[in-house]
Amino acid sequence: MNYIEGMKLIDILDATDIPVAYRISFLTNFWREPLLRRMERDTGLIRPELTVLICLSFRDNLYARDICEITEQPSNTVSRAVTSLVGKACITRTRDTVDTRRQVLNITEAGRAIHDDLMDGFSRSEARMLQSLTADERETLILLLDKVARDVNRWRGE
Amino acid sequence: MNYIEGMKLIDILDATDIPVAYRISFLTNFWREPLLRRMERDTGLIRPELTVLICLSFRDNLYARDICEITEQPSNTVSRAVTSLVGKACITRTRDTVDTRRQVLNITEAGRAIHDDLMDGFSRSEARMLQSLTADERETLILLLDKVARDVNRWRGE
DNA sequence: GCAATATAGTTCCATATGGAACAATAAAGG
DNA sequence: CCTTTATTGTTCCATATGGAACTATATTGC
Repeated sequence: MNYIEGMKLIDILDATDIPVAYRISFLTNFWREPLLRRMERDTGLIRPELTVLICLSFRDNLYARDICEITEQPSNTVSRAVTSLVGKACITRTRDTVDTRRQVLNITEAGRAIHDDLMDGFSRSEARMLQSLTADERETLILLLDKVARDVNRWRGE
Repeated sequence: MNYIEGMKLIDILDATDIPVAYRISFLTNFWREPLLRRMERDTGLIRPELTVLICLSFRDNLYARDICEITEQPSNTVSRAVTSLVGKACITRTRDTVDTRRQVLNITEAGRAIHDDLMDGFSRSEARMLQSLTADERETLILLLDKVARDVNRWRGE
């Protein structure tokens, strides 16, 4: 019907001047975004809430400020997520006795269950996405991405 | 000062169950997002507008509907971007004579200049990000990401 | 100890963006 | 033809999210 029927974003992959960035953006747009949208729809959790859950699943007794620094998210975003997660009984928030500005955050059992469930789904989804790679290729991909990611302090910010 | 001072999102890289997705998200959050935010600040262009510009830099005479299909963005988002870009004289929009519902879109010289400029900046930024990889490693990374991206129709949607 | 400064967290506001309903037009079916 | 259905693009609305101002508390310098 349409004379450009064949064209897809895929076709730009070959021609772009930013091959890596374009592919990463592609996977973000077509894989991560739909997955997160489904999470939002199914669980009512939004992205910053997931971020906070992930941080607290790795570390106990964090302050909101810590999470801001770890994730480099603005403090209002983290604040909102924390308040919402407390309301959902996914985390606890208790005022610090020594510095009463601060509030100690911890994940609850319910919160961890939700977190683990989500991660499980993501993990299966990732496995599905990577099915066309061999185990070696997957390992190489992770290694290369790792190299770039760990170099963040050199390339970040200007 | 803070007893978790060392912890960063980086530390989760080792432990996560979704190693590829996590690294891709990491690069998206720490590289693409700041870059796009700077673009928004510097040029006044927003993301869907960039998307439309990219499509029209690759193909002439597209309809908004085509761009929706190519990018899988909702029609209202594309519609807004198109209207805005027309206002900025970056693209032209002329009603199709045979189907008056449709409007033929084309990039202008000014639009192409802006597009090329942006891509140039992105390209230099990507080069900087990938500096720690050898040429071979870069090639491998692109190849592997490509393999996954081109497999989109298998893993997409559930 | 007190004033000046820094920090934690919140609230206010502006905006980007997706979903759904809608208007205008075209295509299909009898 | 005329009705029914499909399609294009827009508008309306709800919400996610970042920037900046603000409050409360703590720290620093004198």
